[in-house]
Amino acid sequence: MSEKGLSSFFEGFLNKESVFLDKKVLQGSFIPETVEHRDPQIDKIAHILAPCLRLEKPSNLFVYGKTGTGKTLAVKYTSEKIKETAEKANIPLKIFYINCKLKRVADTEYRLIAQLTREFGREIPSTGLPTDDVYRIFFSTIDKEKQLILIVLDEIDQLVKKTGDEILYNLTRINEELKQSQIAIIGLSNDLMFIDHIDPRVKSSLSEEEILFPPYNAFQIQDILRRRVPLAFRDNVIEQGVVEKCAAYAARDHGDARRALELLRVAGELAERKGRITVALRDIDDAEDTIERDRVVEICEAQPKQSQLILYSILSQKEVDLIHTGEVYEIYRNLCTQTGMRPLTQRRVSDVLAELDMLGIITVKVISKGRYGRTREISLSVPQIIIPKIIALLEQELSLA
DNA sequence: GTCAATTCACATGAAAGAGACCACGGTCTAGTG
DNA sequence: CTAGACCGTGGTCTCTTTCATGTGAATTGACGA
Repeated sequence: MSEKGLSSFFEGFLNKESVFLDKKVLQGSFIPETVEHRDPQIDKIAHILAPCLRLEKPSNLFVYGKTGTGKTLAVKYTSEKIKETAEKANIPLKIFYINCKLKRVADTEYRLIAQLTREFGREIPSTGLPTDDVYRIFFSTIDKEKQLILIVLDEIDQLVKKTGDEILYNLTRINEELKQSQIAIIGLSNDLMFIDHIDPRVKSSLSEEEILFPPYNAFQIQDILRRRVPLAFRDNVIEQGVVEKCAAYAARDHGDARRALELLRVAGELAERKGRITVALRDIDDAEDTIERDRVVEICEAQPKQSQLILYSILSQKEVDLIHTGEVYEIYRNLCTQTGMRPLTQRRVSDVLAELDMLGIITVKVISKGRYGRTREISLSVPQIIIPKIIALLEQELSLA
């Protein structure tokens, strides 16, 4: 595009009416005025948290439900309201929301406590201090004045999976060390089985109260979308049936409202990019492809070189759709000698394969072939159409021929 | 034919090392009065 | 005398290796019918 062409493109872009009114409404972090179809849960959360307002420690709360079932939203919504009330009445109530999955922020015990302490305005170095010291600083910081602290730990299952459940034990016992302040914990988990796998002592104190968020059904998702469409899009932008289709797609896999909103947003972006002023049914299908492709590409790019090479080893065997650990390792070793990389041990490759499975790039099944041993049966779990793209990407990243 | 033992090819767990990053406290050094 | 440079020690964290143990069904081989 020539310089003139480019500037006229930008001008055209500026003058063209966007299909969006406010894209933020469709993003996960948006907290709407009202929360749909979650009244019983919000009610229960409110009842459990209400003692905060009298500076009494509320019960610890454990909230679980699949992704996109509104856990985070409901907890944030309720805690916002309670915070407003507390501020009006001048009650020293502090609420912190921490996502334990965030890499390099709160995914270890040290970082979690450090992050909490930072929320109170004390700078904590990202490394270098013993964990005990960080705890000590944390205690002295919060125990300076009388206050009630509510800590919301989102994706707490990820944290425990990574670092073990000691941290929860420590957290639930914090109150014994504190003289003035009190802490209550709200744990959110996507994993329904999570609570059954932790230490019983921790379990009893963490989940004094439990709330389950069931998946939304297609009609509920439709409602949620309809509520947000007028805020997010201009009038008459959304064609007939688009909302229904979005809802149906999202309900198909475990009623994920976040996914429905993302679909709608990406569909809007695609329509806009094609220069249309309405969002049509087929934009939803395109959006689904785009989201999946972007997700996979993003993950592949973010992988360390070794994982990329292992993934490439799997992809390069395109004629067979099932491949086993030993074969992958063979191919991988050969590729290593070709490229001059030092090969990882089979033990490590085994773990990398499990990680790639977790990321949803490949599907892995541990099977026993009787006399012929036990192995992982590996197949791809990304759509065929995007495989060439990934291969090209990996070849470029790894500078393979 | 039946049934327990064997065997394979890894899976899975635990521990520990390497290397990067960082804080802290003590010591040294150069500049200042 | 003091501020700043420098160094050693000890901490976290990620990625990885090493060593050890676990596992599930096809196969094998002994046994009895």
